Amino acid sequence: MLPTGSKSCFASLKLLLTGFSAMETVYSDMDTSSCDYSFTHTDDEDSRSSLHPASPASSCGKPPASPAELQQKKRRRGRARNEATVHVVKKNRRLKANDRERNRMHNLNDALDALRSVLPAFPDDTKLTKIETLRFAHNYIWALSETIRIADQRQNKSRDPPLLLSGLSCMGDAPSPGSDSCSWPSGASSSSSSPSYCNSDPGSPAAMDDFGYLQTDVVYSYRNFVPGIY
DNA sequence: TAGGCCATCTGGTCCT
DNA sequence: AGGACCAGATGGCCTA
Repeated sequence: MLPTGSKSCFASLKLLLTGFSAMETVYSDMDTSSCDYSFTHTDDEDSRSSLHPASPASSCGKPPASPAELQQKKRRRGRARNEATVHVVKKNRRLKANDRERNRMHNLNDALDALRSVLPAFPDDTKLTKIETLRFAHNYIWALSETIRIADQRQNKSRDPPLLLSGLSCMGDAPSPGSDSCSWPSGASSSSSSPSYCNSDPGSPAAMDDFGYLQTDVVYSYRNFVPGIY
């Protein structure tokens, strides 16, 4: 008995986990085609100087420079031009990298939005922050898998025990905002794994008998999957 | 006004 | 060499 949308939730996660590379490829292709690198640097000064060299012969009646001096001046001009070119190339690379980084973060945000869209929406339309979205998704998936596990257990038993969702034990004692760890039942006896972002692994969540949450709570109490909210 | 969240830039590191 | 990824820095915006 899976809440509707779980399929798309998995799909979204798959997108989150695997879709990046494909998307990035597309975006990176777009990058290079849409980038506006407005570098206006030309070697004007250099070319000007080469067009109008301060020819000693034409000025002030100074003695004409020796070939060695001319060679040295030429080398100096070449070095300056080289440094300018290197600077421009570096700046160009940096801007391209910035653009890629921006796109990368946009892709990440798009994926987070996609993830938000398949998570149960909050009645008050509060947009989850990034960290909340990830934690919510993590707990939500974990609770859904618990639901499946419990449903399987239930099928295996001849008698129908009350349908419980042990995973929702996180509901009552959600950590405070900013807390990196979630409170999980200790001394639990089930075999499922807990959300891995929890710093302290709670071991396994409690068996369904230990907690009194109905399975429908998975659907209707989803807000409690977000540690730190409410 | 302080604190949280976010976008962006940036330099470093790793990988292909 | 170039791209992806990452983490730190910075500044803007919003809210209690």
